[in-house]
Amino acid sequence: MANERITSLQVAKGAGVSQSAVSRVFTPGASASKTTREKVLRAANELGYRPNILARAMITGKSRIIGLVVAYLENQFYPLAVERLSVALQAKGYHVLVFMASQEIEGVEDVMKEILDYQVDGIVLASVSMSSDLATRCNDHGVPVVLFNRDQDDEHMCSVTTDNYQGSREIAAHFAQIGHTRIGYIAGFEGATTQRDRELGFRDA
DNA sequence: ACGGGGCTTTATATCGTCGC
DNA sequence: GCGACGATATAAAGCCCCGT
Repeated sequence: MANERITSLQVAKGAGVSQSAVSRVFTPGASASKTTREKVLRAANELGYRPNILARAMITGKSRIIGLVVAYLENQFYPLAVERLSVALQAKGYHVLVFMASQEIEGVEDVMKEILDYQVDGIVLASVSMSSDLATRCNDHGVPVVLFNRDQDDEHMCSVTTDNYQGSREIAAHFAQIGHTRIGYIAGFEGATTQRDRELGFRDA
């Protein structure tokens, strides 16, 4: 069969060692002699074997996957932010799985339930909100949630956002203070509360 | 049709054994 | 004593089989 999956057991048979020896060779820091290591790597290479991440996650309880939830990608800074996030996480052995969600809370709830099914190790929410009930559930599952470009007061969350209203208010106030009278404001997605807060802060100032 | 028990998948953790 | 190794238990969830 062309698409037959190669398992550690087949590699073990090919290398003439036990299946646990194969596991040790692919586990950094585990004990395996030079000759065993060479035999296993040769057999693995010939058979085209790679360790099954999903099976590993089943045992360790760690998927090494971070779920990234975004509502839109029109924001010109997002591609860069996603790239930086992915590179930084990959350097630590994690990978990013992107989920699209609508701006509505219900849409986010559905996506979040799907994400938890994937046994992710953490969740990053970009420009979307979640209910405190769902935040509590994530917390109970031991899944940390980071909010990006979003305000949230919930005690279970770790937020890296700034106050949209106050931030835009300070910028507008600064322009006014230095003598500008015709100030342009480039708005984001109209339905987003982030956008509403920013515009309100700008107009108030 | 339905429920329950057992099997299957696959990599890893743990423990016991062996040889130097 | 210690490194290297093998055997076994384990995890979640779908599937199959059997009995009711």
